[in-house]
Amino acid sequence: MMEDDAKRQLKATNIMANKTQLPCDGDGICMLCKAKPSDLETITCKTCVTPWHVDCLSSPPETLESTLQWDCPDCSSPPEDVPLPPLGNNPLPTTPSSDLVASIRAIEADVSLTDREKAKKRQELLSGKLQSDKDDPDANKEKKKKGDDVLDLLDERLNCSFCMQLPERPVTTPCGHNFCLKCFQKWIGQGKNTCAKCRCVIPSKMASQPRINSTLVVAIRMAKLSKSLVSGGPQKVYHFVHNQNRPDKAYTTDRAQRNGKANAASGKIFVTIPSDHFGPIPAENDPERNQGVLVGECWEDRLECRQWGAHFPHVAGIAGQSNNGAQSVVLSGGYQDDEDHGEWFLYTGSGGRDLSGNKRTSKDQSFDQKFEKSNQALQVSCLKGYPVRVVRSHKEKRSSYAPEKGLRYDGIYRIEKCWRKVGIQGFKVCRYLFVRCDNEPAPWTSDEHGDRPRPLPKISELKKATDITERKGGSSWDFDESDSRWKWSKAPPTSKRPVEAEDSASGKRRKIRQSRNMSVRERLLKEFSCRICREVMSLPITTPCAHNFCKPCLEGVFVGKTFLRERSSGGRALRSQKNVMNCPCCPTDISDFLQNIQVNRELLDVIESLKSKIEEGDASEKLCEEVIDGEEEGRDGSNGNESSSSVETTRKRAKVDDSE
DNA sequence: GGGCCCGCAGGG
DNA sequence: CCCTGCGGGCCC
Repeated sequence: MMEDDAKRQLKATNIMANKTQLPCDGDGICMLCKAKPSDLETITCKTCVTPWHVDCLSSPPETLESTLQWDCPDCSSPPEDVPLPPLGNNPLPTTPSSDLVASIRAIEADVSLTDREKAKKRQELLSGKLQSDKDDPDANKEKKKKGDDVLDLLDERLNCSFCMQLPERPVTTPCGHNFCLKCFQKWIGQGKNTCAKCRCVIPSKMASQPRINSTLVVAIRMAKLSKSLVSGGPQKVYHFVHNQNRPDKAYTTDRAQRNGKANAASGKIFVTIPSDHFGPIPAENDPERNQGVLVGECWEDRLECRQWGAHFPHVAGIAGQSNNGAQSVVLSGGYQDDEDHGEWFLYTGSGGRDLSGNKRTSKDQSFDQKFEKSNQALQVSCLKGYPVRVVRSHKEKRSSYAPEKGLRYDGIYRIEKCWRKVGIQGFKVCRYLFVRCDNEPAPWTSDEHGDRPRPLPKISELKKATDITERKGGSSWDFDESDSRWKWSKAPPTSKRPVEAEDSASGKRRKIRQSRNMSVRERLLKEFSCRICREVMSLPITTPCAHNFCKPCLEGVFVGKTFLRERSSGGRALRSQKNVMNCPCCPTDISDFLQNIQVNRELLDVIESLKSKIEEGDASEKLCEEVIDGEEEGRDGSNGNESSSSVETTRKRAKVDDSE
C-alpha cells in the first residue's frame, strides 16, 4: 500500500516537473514508461539521433514535416540551460544549488574559522537546507520518508537508467550520473558520447577508460547493510579498510645513494606468515591488528604491500617457486596481453624480455616465454588448484577494475587453465586464466556475498593456443557446498620458509588491538571523507578519474587559477593554450571537469540517509567509542635492538663494497 | 610522459 | 653467487 502510494507520488512528481523527459534506452525501451514503443510510436532526434517515445513527450511534434526535423528536449535547448538535477524524484529542494554553493563559498572565505569549523558549518548548512522545507508539507513528507528508509534509495533513486537496477560496478560521469559499467560500455559501444541521463558530453577518455567509483560501491553496500539492520536481519560487517596506520616504513640503507623509496629496503613484515604461504592471510597471523588482510585493503606502493604479506616480491609480478606453486600476483599493466574482467582475467607470464643495460623492466619482448621459473610456479598452482592472492595496481590503466591509487588486495583467485600463444609483440607468451573464488565480495561489486562457483568464460584465443594445461582431478582450494564457503579441500602445501615477522614468543610484541565492529559513524568518516577537508563529504562530486571530493573543497583548491581556453575565432589571435589542472589525488588533468562540476546526487542521498541513521543510534555508539578510546595503547618505544637482521647484512655488504 | 638508473629481494 | 624482476624517483 505504502509502496504504491510512493510510486504514484513519484510518477506525479515526474509529470509535474515536466522536465523529466527521457529517451528510449539501448534496447528501445522508453526510460520513462518502461514500455517498448513500436517504430511508429518512436521519433528520432535529428541532432543526436536518439529514439524517443512519442506518447511520453510533453510536447510532441505536430506535423509530419516537424517530425522529420525534430530536435529532442535535450538538443532543443543549449546545454547550459538544462537544469542539472532535473529528475522529479530527486529529494533535494528545488532551490538552485548555486545558492547553496554561494553560501558554502562564503563560509570558505571566512578567515575567522578554522578548517574544521568550516567543515562543520558546511555540514550544518547542508542539513539546515534540507530541513528548511517546512513550508512545503509534501516535500517534508517526502524527506521524512527518505530519512526513515534507506530502502527507498535502493529501490528508485540510485538505479542505473539503462537497466533500472542498482548500478553494478558503478561508473560516474563528470555530470554526476551513475551507471553500471556494462550498461555504460554498451551505450558507448553504440557510438553515443553523451550522458544517458542529462545529455552532457562524456569526455573521450572517460568513455574509453571508465573506472569504477569505489566510493559509490561502498555507499550502495552500506545502504544495503543499513536496510538489513532495519528489517532485523543478521548484522553483517563488511571490512573495507584502508591501511591508514602505517607504523614502520621502508628505509634507505647506507649503501643506497638516493633517498626515498626508489632504492629503499623493505620495512618490517607485519604478518606472521612465511613468504610461501598460500591463501588468505587470516586474523591469527595479524598480531598488529588481529583482523588479517581483508579484501579491499590498499597500500601506497609495492613495499607497503609486501609488509602486509599480500605479495612479497618488490618488483616481480609473480610470487612463487617452480617446484612449489605461486602464491600471489600483481596486475599492474606491465604486459600488453593482459585482459581484465574483474571476476576473471587473463594474465601473462614473465620473461621474454631483454633486460640488459641495467634495466629492471622493459616493454619490449625479444624472445619466447617458457613454462619455467615463476611461469612454472603459476602452472603448478593451476594444476593443484591452489588459491592465488591477487593485487591490482593503479598502474594498470586499461582496466576498469584497477584502484584509483596505489595497490589493492582483491582476494583469492584460481588459475583454471594455462597455455601459450603468440602475443601482441609476436613472441610466445604464457597465459593464465584466473577466476575469482573468495568468500568476501570483490571491491567493485555491491553483492553481499563472495563468489559462487561460476562457469568458465569462453576464451577465443584458446583456439590458437599451444601447451594447454588444465587441472585434472580435485582442486586444493574448493567450494564447500554444505558450508557455502571456499576452503581447503586438501591440505595446503607445507611451508619451506621461516616466518619473517617478529617471533610471537619473544614477549616483546606489540599489544594486540582487538578488532571490533566499526560504528556507522566511523565507517562514514572512513569511506566518505573528502580527501581535502577530511570530513564526511558535503556535496560529493566524482572526477572522471573516479576520485571523490566535496564540491567546495575541490573548487577551493583551484581558486584564483584561471582557465585559458583555446579560442577558435574572434578578434585577436590568442595563443592556443590551456591550463593543466591536476586532480589532487592523481596526475589526471581535470580542467575541463572543473569548469562544470556536478554533484553526485545519488551518492549524496546515500550519505545523507546514513547520516540520519547515525543520529538515531547516536547515544549508544558514543558510549562504545569512549570505552574503546580509553583502551588506546602506548606504543612500545623501548628496544632499539629490534632492527632486523637484513639491516645488518646490508651494512656489512656496504662495508665490503666501500673497501674496494 | 618517456627514458634511465639504482638497490633490493628472491629464485635456482 | 648470479640472474631476474608488472618499482619508484628523477631528469629531460
